[in-house]
Amino acid sequence: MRLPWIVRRRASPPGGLAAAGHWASDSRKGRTHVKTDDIRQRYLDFFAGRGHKLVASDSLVPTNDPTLLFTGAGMNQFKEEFMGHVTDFTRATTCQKCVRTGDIDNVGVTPFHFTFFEMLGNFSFGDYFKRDAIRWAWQFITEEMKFDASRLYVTIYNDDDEAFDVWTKDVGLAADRVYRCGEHDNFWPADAPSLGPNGVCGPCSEIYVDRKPGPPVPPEGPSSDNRRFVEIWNLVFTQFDRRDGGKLVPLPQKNIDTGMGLERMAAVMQDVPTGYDIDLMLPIVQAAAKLTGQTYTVGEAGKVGQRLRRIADHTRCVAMSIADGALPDRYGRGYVIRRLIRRAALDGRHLGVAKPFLHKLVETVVAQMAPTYPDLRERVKTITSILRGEEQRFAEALDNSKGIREFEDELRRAAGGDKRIDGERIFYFVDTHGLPLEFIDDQLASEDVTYDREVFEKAMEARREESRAGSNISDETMIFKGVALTPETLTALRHQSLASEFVGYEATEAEARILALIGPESLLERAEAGQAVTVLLDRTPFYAEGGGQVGDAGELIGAGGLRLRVGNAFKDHEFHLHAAEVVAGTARPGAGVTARVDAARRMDIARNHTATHMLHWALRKVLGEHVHQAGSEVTPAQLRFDFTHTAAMTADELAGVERLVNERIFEDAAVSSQVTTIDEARRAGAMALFGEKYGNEVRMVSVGDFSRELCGGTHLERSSQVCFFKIAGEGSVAAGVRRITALTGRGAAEYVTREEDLLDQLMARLKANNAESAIQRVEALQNEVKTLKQDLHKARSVTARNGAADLFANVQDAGGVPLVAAEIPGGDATALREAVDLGRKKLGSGVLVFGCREGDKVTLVVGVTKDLVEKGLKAGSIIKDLAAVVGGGGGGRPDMAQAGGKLPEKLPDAIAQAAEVVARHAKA
RNA sequence: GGGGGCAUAGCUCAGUUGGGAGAGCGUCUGGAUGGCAUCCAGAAGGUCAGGGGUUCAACUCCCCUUGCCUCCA
Repeated sequence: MRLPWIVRRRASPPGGLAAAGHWASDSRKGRTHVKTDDIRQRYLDFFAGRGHKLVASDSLVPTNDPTLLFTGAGMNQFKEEFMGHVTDFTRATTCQKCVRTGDIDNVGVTPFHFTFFEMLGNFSFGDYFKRDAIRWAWQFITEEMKFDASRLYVTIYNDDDEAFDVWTKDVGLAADRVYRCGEHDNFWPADAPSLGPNGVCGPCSEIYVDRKPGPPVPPEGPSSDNRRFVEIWNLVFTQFDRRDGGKLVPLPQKNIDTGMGLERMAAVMQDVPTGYDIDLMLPIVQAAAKLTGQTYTVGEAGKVGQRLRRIADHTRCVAMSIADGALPDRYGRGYVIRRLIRRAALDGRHLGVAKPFLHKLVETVVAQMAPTYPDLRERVKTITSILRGEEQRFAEALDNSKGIREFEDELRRAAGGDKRIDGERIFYFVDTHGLPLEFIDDQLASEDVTYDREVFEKAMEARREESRAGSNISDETMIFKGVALTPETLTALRHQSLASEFVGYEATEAEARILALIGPESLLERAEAGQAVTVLLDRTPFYAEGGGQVGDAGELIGAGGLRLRVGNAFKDHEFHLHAAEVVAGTARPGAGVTARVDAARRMDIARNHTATHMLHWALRKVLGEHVHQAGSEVTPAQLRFDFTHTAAMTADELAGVERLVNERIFEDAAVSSQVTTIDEARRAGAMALFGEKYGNEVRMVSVGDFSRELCGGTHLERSSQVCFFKIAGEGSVAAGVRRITALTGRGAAEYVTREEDLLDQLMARLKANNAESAIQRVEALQNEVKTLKQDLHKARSVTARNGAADLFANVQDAGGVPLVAAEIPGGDATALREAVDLGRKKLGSGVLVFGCREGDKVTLVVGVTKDLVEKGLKAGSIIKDLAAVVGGGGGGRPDMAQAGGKLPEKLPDAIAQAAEVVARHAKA
């Protein structure tokens, strides 16, 4: 989905900030000192004063939308409202943290590209429309901000006369300041009428600031010169539903979605050349300059300025993202974070800093951002240590990895030769070893070596194509989660304004009524035995999958023998649904049922969930306060807990955690839940998942007086009900994240029994009475095996040498070549080789053929002295013929070959034939 | 989610059409030597990540698992 406030994709001019001269020296006078923080506050106040609900910024990590890597627009958190689902407000205003990496190459180069930025927005869901949206935007800029109206221009969509009228009549803007633009620039999503996609869309109107007033405005309008004009506000009027063929059908509910870029507005208000020179950003850029030994002057146009701005932007983005729970990783959003860190680190290298330094910027970033996002302060340590670790790893990759060594070899080769490296080879370094292309280019340039860029790009594109194709494969495991609601069924359900009440905290059984039966395509009037169906109830004790806890299973029993088996409960949009199968009878909407959760299963889940909270507490106690939850899965069978920690846990730490949890279980602490406000929960010291989005009311689950977490899951009543806690595994899931899997109750008991059984079997085989003596037995056995091996080896060498020594007296003549051929009883491959070595010395010149039997196998070794090898006699050829006799094959080097066979009784024959075979090969 | 790669001595790593498991550093022993990675000689140290397969023979080839690195979506 294209989002509003699309940053223009126009190529930036070389040198980027050509306008810097305007600000560089003289014209700072008349600059208004409005702080960025004030702009933010006054914006929110302005719209709150006009009936907008003030909503906090959503997390950068989208909680409810797995299709999005990061939150990239203020609208994202209002998808439900946007789709027409009624909530308790129809107007909202936010300052949204956003991350966008689509135009990452422009960051630092152009004045206003950021990977992280803040977007101020006001929204209307079926409430006010164009007139108020436009008037308020204008009022805010000209009256609230007191910005010079003569420097403002606006654009509208071609035939949006309604907007034109508002601008000219209501606002009173001169008609020649309103420019009509095409669907590419002034429609959302861009080009939607002609190219699609189908769905909600609408025209938009943008407000531009003329940063260098004077010359006439180009006839195409302000959007044609993005150096002179800055787009500061985009007003999107979603009023159509696009259908096939580009037909635009008016929507019954029209929405307003606006976005004002905070950094842009601040730059305009503070009259500075770039978004990096505003009061909020400049300290970060300057800190970056200081750490890299550079100086930064406002608007700095050169390469150094670009790098410093990029370092500042990327570091800020990374810090904010980590604070919201995204961690550097090899996949998904973690990969985006990693890439940002590496790009910034590379910039640092170019400025002469090879050591990790980005983490030293964190404090400055936090100092700037914490007044608005106070949670940051608690995370400074975590962010710093994660960032430092990641920088460290990158530095190692560039300084001493296998990839870099291979690359340097290749570079040396090319530098001393044809000055070229294969494009595929370059791709290999990037793809497999992660060497940054920019880094490679630099290295090559310094040695004057080139490569075929087209070949490289082709390989890269092919890989991209593969990835895209691979990632769209549908997930079969979704089936049992129930039928996802189609737009049609969703609309139908909403039309009836159906809702269900969750009563599962208090009970596992409830009398309920079937509100709707949902099939794959539409709502159903009935469902027969054997049919899978998704059920909506008016009230339900079934916990819906969420917060890492799996959904409940159970059954629905109705009159007339009606029985449905519920496999899972889940949420889709605002609906609490049950994935079920009719076992007997016929289900119909309106039918009364007894909804019964599988209580034993629910209990197992509760054990694991309560234990998860206790584990979290214990980990922080043992490892430190930097431990934060990074993911969790609670099923009846086990619990899985991911948390931030940089090193593998030691056996002692694991044992300590396990002991702490069990001690609390034995204490029989009370578990309670309490509905409260988020502020009160915080005051009580509750652990909240960072970035998790909560409404005003939150549920706080306490275990004794030690663990408090915001949690919607189902829990035990007393800690002792966990019965027993056992860690079953510890490992890593990503850099800086560890995962513990653990068991409780019967699972833990079964685990221990199983382990004990294994130990018993081990002890039985070792004839040991207890584990300690088993260990001693193993050690003794290992020593014994080692000694025996050595003795055997010695004995065999002696046998071989003695046996062979006798035989060296018996040198045959094989077509003029001296030959010793014999079986060495009790020998093995190593002994035979040693005999060959000995024979070579004794004979000086000749061929040696030795064989031995080991069980039902035969081993043959043939040695040829150097002088005969030079005459063309090959041990490998000789042994092939001999191996055939004993039913095997073999080969080896010209001077030494080895073969095996499966016919021990034929060994004497092979030895007997040796003379003939050698003679034949000697002739040839 | 789709690819590429790595795993060999305590550490860093080599091992090239499948056929004797190696080097440097470290450790230990013996000897020489006083000036800050001293020299010489010798030794110990390995389930070549784990499991399965192909083969007379697998560190080497194939498959699976685990851990780590990496590119892309």
